[in-house]
Amino acid sequence: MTNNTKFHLPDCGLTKVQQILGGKWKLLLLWYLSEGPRRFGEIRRCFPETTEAMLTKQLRELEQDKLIHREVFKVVPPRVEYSLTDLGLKFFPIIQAMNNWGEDNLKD
Amino acid sequence: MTNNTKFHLPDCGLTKVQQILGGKWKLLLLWYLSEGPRRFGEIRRCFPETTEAMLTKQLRELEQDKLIHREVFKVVPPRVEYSLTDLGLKFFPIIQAMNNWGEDNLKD
DNA sequence: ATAGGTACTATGTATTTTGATAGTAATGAG
DNA sequence: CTCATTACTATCAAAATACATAGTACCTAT
Repeated sequence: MTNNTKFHLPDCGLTKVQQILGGKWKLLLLWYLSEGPRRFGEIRRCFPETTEAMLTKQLRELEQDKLIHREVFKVVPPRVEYSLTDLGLKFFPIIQAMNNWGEDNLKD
Repeated sequence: MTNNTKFHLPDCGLTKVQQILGGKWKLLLLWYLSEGPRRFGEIRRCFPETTEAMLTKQLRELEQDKLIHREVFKVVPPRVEYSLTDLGLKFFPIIQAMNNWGEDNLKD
């Protein structure tokens, strides 16, 4: 039997990915932002199924984890833009692959 | 602006993938089973951080979603083997990619 | 007759995650 | 002075998820 302990270790890559991207809206947000920078209001209008509070929370967590960048323009009314970082961009192919797998195989 | 409504649709591939693989142990279980068929007891011993009840639940859900196969041998004491289906195998590269991305980029 | 191994199953509880609702700050327009 | 706009922030309730614990069924070996 091969060494199985490498699986399920609490600090393995897969577990970390789950922790960072586990939120209900995070993959969707990353996917959306892959189209380019977006203002908070645009994001909100694109995700009417959830609340501002939830979006703010998830966006801030993604920012903390360095997957997205948050830029504040000092104007009134305020303007805040979110965009993918290089790290976020690197994850994008995986999101695409997940979506494709889902589209191809979960028709029911 | 491009058409954004394709994102976040409740039946898009990405959302379905999240629903099916969202459980805390599912990705880890799939990854573990990619090494080959495993008996319930082996799985349990490999995941001591959680309970039998939780593992049973997640394995059954994966079975329902056709990602794994459950084979019961009519012997005493009972022997039940779990293994990846073709569909599960097709998802495996994505799991690998996630783990690699995590290992490479989440060193902290 | 009893104990042991394997794979569950049932039930209640705790924890985490998400949602609903209302309120804040800054400033310029009228 | 009041209103509108934008991007939050705070609080509490609801729902989903996970955990702890105990019990079951089956046959076999002693």
